[in-house]
Amino acid sequence: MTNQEIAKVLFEMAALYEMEGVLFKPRAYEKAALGVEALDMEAEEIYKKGGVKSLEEISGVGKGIAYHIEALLKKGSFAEYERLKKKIPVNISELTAVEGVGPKMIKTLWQKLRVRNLADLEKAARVGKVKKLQHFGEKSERKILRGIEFLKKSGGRQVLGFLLPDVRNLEKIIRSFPEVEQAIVCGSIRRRKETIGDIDILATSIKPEKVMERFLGLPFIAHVYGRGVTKTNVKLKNGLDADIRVVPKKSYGAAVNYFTGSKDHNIALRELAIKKGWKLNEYGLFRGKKLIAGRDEEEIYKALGLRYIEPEMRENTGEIKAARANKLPRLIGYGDLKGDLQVQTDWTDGENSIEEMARAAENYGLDYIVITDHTRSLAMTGGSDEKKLLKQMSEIDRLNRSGKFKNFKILKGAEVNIGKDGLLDIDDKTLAKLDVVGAAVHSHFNLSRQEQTKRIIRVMESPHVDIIFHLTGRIINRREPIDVDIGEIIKAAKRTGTILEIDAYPDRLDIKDEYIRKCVEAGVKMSIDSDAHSKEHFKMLEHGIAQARRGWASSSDIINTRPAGELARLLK
DNA sequence: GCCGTTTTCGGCCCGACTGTTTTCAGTCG
Repeated sequence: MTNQEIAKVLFEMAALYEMEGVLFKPRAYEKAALGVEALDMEAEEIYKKGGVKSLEEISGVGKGIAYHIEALLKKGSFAEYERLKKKIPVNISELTAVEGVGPKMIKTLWQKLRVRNLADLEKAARVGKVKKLQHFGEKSERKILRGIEFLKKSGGRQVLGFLLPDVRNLEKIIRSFPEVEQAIVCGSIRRRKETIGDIDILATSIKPEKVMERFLGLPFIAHVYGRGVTKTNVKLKNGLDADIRVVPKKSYGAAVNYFTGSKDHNIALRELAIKKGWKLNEYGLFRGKKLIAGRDEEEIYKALGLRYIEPEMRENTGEIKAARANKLPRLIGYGDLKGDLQVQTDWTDGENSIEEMARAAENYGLDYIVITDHTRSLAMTGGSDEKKLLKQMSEIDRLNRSGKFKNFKILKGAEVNIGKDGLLDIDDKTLAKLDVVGAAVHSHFNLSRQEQTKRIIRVMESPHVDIIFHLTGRIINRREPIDVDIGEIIKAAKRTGTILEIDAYPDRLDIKDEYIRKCVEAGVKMSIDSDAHSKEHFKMLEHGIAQARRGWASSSDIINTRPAGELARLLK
């Protein structure tokens, strides 16, 4: 059982206890689920090495849940889970995915209408059964239908950042097959799209049938759609489809190129080949029957008269023209960040102390972080008021002076909440004392475009606000972005010298690639921040860098590629 | 069910918002 699967059961337990009206356990299970999700290592591995005791080291996991995880690993279930599941046998994760639908609603829907899954819910809402239930009404029913519509639009695609550890593991396993020479995951995963619909795996081997045999023998395959000597198509137990394709070594580059896509990019490349009287397919670039290029991608691009194009840019949105004119940007590299400008701690809704976060960031390879806990109007997080912020500032001073950090600096900041009208909930005098002020929207998501734009521009005009954090507030597959006039926002950012953040958390990735490209063109600077709420989260920065690369950003566009000492010059 | 430089027992963030309600439950963060 993978960490994802364990976390899913624990989340379900939380919901089931919530339905039962049990106090406190729901939070405990949720915390444990988050702890498992954030692990660097598979829980199975931890258990194999150190037994139940070692599972208790996982954040949020104590004796009780450790034993449940053991049972999950050994038998795939545990008694209490079975007992609760029997009472309310519904697809919880599917139903809670609908915005506005929670455990209590699910229970009522099951008891009164026998709703088991999304399809049942949609049917009941469509025929007006939901609005007749007590405590439900016209508006709730419409909201449910809207939520379902939105879910469908996301098309069952899953957030890449959350799946990447599993995908890399699969890639590693295939590389370890003795008959496999090279193996790589291509498709939208290699292009680092926000969400993915399937996994495309490419391998080279002189014994493709042996590779297929081993692949089909893997334990996480749920269903085989079709199998052949060089191509096999399966459904994995995590719900994703996976394709594996085996080609000879001399075609590796061409095949990688073909399977990486995007489709539009490939078509444009093939058209270039045709113009030269050649042919491009997954086996290579051909003049007549003669293979001109194919072993690696670089030689194919070169033969076509192009500079090498990074996978993140292959969407046929101008990259081929730029490659021909030698005008491709030099993209920010995956190791280019020196700092992280949005980090939460246990002063509000983070899991770890300032010192723990700093140490984790240092170990990750950063030179500095900015502590940006929430402010008071986000009461649910225990948001800071002026007094608490001042106290936190002196704690940061103390840590910096303590000698515990040699070449690492902790900076003072806040994630200040933006009110409905664009006012902030911390006074200017206090904001002026912070090194970095970020501001973010956490409420009033449904204002008109005009109101939202005005509200945010007002914030950018503050001489204290350096960065707008996760501008649109969207959560992939769960919440729509707020409606803003991005052109106006970028103009205002340029005029006021405000930084726009690229939030790296996998289901935020906010702002999106399209906006990043507009910022690059307008000369508006950005930052890439983890939005870390635990010391495990700095690794999420990778996803923000991928996002920036898809937006054609260079190191010079991203302020936290600069050392801490230069920040002051780049901020207001 | 977890956790502990205020506790090994007794706490366990809490406010805004929405939609249903005549005073509140559910959801979200």
